[in-house]
Amino acid sequence: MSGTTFPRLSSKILADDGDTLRFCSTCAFSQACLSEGMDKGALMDLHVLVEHVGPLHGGEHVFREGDAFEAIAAVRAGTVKTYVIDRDGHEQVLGFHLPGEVIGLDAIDGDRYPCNAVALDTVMLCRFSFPRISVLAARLPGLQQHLFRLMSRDIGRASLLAGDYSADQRMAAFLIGLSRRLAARGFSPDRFQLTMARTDIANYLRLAPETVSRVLKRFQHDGLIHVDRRELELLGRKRLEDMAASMLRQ
Amino acid sequence: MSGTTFPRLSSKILADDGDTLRFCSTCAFSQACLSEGMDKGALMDLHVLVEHVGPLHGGEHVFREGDAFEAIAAVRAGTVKTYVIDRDGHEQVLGFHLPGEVIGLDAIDGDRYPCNAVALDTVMLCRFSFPRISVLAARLPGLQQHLFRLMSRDIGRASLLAGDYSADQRMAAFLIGLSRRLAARGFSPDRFQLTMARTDIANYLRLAPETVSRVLKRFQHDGLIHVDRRELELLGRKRLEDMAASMLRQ
DNA sequence: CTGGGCAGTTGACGCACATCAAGGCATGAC
DNA sequence: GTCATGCCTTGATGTGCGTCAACTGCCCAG
Repeated sequence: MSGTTFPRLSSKILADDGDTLRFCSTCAFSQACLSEGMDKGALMDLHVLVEHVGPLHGGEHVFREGDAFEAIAAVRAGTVKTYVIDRDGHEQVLGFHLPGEVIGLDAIDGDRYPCNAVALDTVMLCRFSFPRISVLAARLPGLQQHLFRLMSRDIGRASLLAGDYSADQRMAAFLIGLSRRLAARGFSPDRFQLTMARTDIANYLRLAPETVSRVLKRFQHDGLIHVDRRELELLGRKRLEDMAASMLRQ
Repeated sequence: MSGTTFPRLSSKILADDGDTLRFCSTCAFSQACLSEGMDKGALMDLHVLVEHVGPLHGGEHVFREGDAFEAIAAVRAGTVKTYVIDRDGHEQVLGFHLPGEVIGLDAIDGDRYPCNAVALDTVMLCRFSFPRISVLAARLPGLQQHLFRLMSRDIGRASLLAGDYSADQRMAAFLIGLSRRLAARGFSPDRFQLTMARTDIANYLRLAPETVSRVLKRFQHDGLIHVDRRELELLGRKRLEDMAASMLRQ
């Protein structure tokens, strides 16, 4: 998955191929716009406000906490990690963002980014000026609705991690969640790379790195997965899903 | 605080008092609209789509998980608890919503409410048809922006609870958080009622009820608070804020 | 090849908090 | 009043996972 681009969709920029217009088809936004039957004028507007960024290499920041907020961004390729540093200097990982997912939505309230975003591998982005996309959203009901839905989804997602779940449940939910998100974007659901370090996973799941290590080892021993370094294969999807069920809600 | 209404603002419905129009002034929306210099026509539109609900009494539900989503709601008086029941039958409290706060934003993505909302005491609400408020938001940039901000804020808030904090930090953050939110709405920041049961607090903070009891007792012993039944007084705000600092971020 | 450095692993140990069990004290029915 | 009920508190005990410390193995420089 490292640095690969979106597998199923082409990524022409504002190309007219007969009946339908395509616009940066790897971005989540474009899909909403297309389904809305956007006219050429509107597409030109969207073209003006988008900015393709990258490639960013592992360790490079997309934005940092405190930076002035003026754009949200859709990940086109690679993985972006968002995190904060608390006043004791401890890092807290907020999330991992895969191709097709949007970062920066938590910055709209307040004029600065509330967290850091860093590339874990080679990352490509689409940046959308937020003031401009707001104006456009007022003209395009489908786009407005899409933005509302994106944000609504993130509200729910954040609560999931907050529950008091066991280390096993957390790890299972993490793996199944990754798998589903990758599958939704055309990657293999059963074999994928962990683009993040063990410490990042641990930090995200609020576990110690040692615990992550031990749980993965036990999962492998029980035939649920096969791990080698950062290569991961899901062998017992059903059992993992059962374990994760109460955390993933449904 | 039980069942009391918003203290500082009147709650006239669409009354013209000279220069400025008032519309359901206890709702968060109206404040955005007023500051936007909304014209009378727009106010009439907003009037049409709002519905005043209540009083609901403690234990009555505003909505239940799985109900068809068609409206968000602003709390006007009382406290609303949102929660889910996981597949093991365990309740998980997602939040407590005070006057001026909006519930239902997590339901926009998907056409059903993803959680339950129940009144903890006597509750008054303003319901806003979401399809209609979306249409209106397209005409009123200030309203659209306000909705974006409300949702953005909730995204950030949910991540706070997810950190791995001690029972003391959690409790301190809970008390300081409550105090600030009440203060922002004109209630006393140093003396207020805990409208929720200990088990609800425990559940929200992912602690056992016994732990909540013990922490509160110790806080009282250390002169940080005074608790009697559900009456609470903050005595050592500074020290509590220090304790909560890394959790409240800033 | 050799060595340094970092990510990951493994084991021994301790602690913060959950769990279990019992008891206190309001409130409301009658 | 008496009793029941639900909420809360208190104490005794257990345990999941964090912490500490040491080790392993991969990777890259030279």
